Amino acid sequence: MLKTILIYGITLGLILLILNSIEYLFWVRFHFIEIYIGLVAIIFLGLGIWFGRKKQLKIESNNVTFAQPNYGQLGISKREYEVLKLVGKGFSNQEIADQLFVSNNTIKTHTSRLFEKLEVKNRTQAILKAKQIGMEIE
Amino acid sequence: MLKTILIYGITLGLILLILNSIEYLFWVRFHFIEIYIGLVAIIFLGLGIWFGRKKQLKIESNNVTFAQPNYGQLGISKREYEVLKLVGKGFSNQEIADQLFVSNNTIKTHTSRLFEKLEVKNRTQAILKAKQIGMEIE
DNA sequence: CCAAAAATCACCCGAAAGTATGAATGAAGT
DNA sequence: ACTTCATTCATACTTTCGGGTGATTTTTGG
Repeated sequence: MLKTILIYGITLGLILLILNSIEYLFWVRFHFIEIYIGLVAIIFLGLGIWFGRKKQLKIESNNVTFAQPNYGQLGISKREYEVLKLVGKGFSNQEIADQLFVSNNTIKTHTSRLFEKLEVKNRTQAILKAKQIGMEIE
Repeated sequence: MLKTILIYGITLGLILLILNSIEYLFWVRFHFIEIYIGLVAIIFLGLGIWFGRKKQLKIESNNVTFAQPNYGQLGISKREYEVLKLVGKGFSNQEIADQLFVSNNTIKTHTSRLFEKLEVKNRTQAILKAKQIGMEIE
């Protein structure tokens, strides 16, 4: 980390050095301008790091919080509930299909409807949501 | 680190390019310093945000002491444990990659190693196994 | 400093998951 | 009889997941 900061500082110095030598600032008479620009760069760099970290923390603390719907009003059928319990045990769609003696496509239909009713996007979220709202899936 | 320096170099080139292209606008000469400082500020602010967010988790994970009982015995690293916790929250690989500021492929590598060490086949089983052995993944 | 471990990323490939749409069947209820 | 709904299945399609391999970079520990 220290090495990274050093490289950062060296890079900053190189920028000023190159700018100076290439004479993009040839008409700048006063030397304090460069120092001023360097300070601006450092300050905004620090601001960026601070801002980036703060934003990162927001993302981290943004846990998956589902709304609290009524378990009975979700309209999950018996068959869908069976499938959900097997999904919650870590079985694949094909394994569930074999256990329930139906086709793979049927299980996919059930899981799709489950995801709709549970308002989730995939099976892992479905498990979490089901447990969260108090369903006994295992 | 080499890539970081390269990015700095590219950024520097872009600065010069932009400055060069706008220098021929005569009106710029009167406010050149202000614009130049503004560009430096914006670019370094962006660099800081990018840098801060990328290094955020590394810094934290170096200071955090993990007290979980079973995760060390299985040879699960800190980063893998981080990924596991996010997997346990139902995030997809891409979502995890975005939050940890790494690529999708990196997350896939982590999850693959996790599945090996947990002796499971997929992410759903990984969550169940992790909870079963007493890991605090959420 | 050097070796080992950890972390990162890429590419390919096949399997699995998920979406969208449509449809046939049968049970249940009014 | 008619409607509704659950269950079943299909086809086609896109996305995601996971395995395998190899590589570089970074960190860590002696």
